[in-house]
Amino acid sequence: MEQSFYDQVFEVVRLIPKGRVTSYGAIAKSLGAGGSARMVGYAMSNAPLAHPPIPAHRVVNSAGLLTGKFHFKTPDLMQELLEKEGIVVKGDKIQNFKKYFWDPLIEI
DNA sequence: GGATTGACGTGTC
DNA sequence: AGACACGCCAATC
Repeated sequence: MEQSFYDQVFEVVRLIPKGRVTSYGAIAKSLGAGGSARMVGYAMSNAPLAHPPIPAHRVVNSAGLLTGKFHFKTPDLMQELLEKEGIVVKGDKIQNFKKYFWDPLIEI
């Protein structure tokens, strides 16, 4: 089976603890992809196609902005899920992003 | 197999 | 502070 970056990305995203978030770049780095942060986001396009559900709402860009919220079923869903996990989101942006940040490089 | 595409990142104007 | 530009790199057309 060709485990493309997509599968690797999915795997990492699924490892994100509840109430935590991470950035595309961090995931890419943990995969050894380095600057291919775009690939991570690109992979997430296939997230809804993945068999196990992927908590894509826990993945945001380096600024803590919910850039991919429009790719969800509904744009508000992402923020709702995050707030439900205790994360404060204001203006499509995560507050105390640094505090909620989960680094796969460290945790894995 | 070249061109296009992206849920990004960092830097510059 | 906000807008714009370029770079990265793999998958898809």
